[in-house]
Amino acid sequence: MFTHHLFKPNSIIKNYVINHLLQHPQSLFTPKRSCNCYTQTPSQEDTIIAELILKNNSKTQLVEHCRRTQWSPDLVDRVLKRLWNHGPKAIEFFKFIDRHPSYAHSGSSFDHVIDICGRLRDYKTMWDLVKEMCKRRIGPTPKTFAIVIERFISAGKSDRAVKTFLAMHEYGCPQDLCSFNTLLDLLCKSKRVEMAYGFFKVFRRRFRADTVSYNVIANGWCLIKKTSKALEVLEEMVERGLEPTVSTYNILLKGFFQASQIKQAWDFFLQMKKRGCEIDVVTYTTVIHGFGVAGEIDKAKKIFNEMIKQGCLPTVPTYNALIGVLCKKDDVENAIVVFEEMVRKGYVPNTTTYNVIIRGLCHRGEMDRALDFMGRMKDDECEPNVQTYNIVIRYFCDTGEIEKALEVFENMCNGECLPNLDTYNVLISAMFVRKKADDLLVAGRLLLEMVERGFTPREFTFNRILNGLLVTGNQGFAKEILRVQSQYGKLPRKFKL
DNA sequence: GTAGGGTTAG
Repeated sequence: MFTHHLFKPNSIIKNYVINHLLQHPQSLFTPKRSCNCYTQTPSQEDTIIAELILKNNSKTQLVEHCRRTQWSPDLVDRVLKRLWNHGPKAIEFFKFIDRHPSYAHSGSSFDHVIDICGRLRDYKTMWDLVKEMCKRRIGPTPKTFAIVIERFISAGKSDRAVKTFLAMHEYGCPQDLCSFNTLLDLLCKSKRVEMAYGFFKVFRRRFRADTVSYNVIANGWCLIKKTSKALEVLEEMVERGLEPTVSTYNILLKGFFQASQIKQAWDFFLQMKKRGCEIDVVTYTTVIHGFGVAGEIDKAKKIFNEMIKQGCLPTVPTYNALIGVLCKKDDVENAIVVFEEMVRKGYVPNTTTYNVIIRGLCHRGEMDRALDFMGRMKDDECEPNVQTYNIVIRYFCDTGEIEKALEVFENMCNGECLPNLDTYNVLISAMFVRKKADDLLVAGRLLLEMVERGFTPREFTFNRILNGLLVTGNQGFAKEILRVQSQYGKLPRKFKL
């Protein structure tokens, strides 16, 4: 059956937690209204600057404004965040401020821009910035390397990621257990588990692999649904004298659910309880979500009630799990009941909570109510994010209400949220369904806009739009797109406007 | 940003 020595009753920890909860029920779990007073007060200077940067026509105004601005690392970081989905402009802004006579960039701003360069696959600029950090003696830090490595991995260049890790010390940043674990985690999260495990086996002695290292690898195997491999790794961990933690158990538990091994998941959960392992709010949330996804709503609800009875208060993610599965496998109306209940209890729904509800409503075709919830988000100081907009835009497109999708897109651009690659892909595809010449013009404009913002449209998208424009007699515009495409082909990652 | 629990369509 289950690996027996994985289960060592951890009664000391368990008793400590229970006692703590009984003595200070408020301290750990009482949801608090978030206080925005200190994050918001230094005016919305970042918004103003980001707007000036995005409006091409007011260059002199921008320069003038920047000269008068009292720059701080925090302000620069916030502006960079606002320009997240407008990579080229963000880099330009960073370089512009770098010439400021009395302001010097912080390591954190460097990290942001390095991340953006990595996303744009402009590796030359990325490494130049890393070297510049060396020169200025503000880095690079382990965090900088985590960023670089993650960008290589997500671009499918795992080998370069590993090489980067091995070269860290040449930049004055020695590898340690933390950075080792980070690399393993990044490889695992991108499903390169075999590679991570191979690397782990070679270096585990040198870096003195710890519980975290083993958990990371086990989680990797779970992500690709190989729970038996995960169990093997954990056996090995125990043999080496490392104690499993509550995270270890939670990783396996989630792994069983993800691999649709519902029976094993349930048995494992029972064993955890029986053997006195620590059961925390993450454990309960995992079980609620797991059963819900498997369509066992009643069981999910039962566990939710059980955790409360056990004195383990749900957190916002717990509610998100329950609300999410109610939307998907039960009824949005029931999900909304739970939503209202959580609000009544004083929890503050976060963006995910709203997105889950909004998706549920869209799925049922209740677009008006979905938009109501979006309005409610704003009232709740919980601004809709790209995903929120993408959900609504996608559903408007799917139901053929292209005008409304475009209207939402406009609102998004006028607000403080920039579209991402998904937004453009969804909208551009929608421009082909009505077979209208005007729609193709919009598609063309969207294409140019996304290129300008540093996103990479697929060859297919280019060709589709070109064909469309030629068929509808827009030779002129087609030529313009063709010009962009050819420049784009020659200068893949650094297309300049 | 050293591990585990909420959003991705069919």
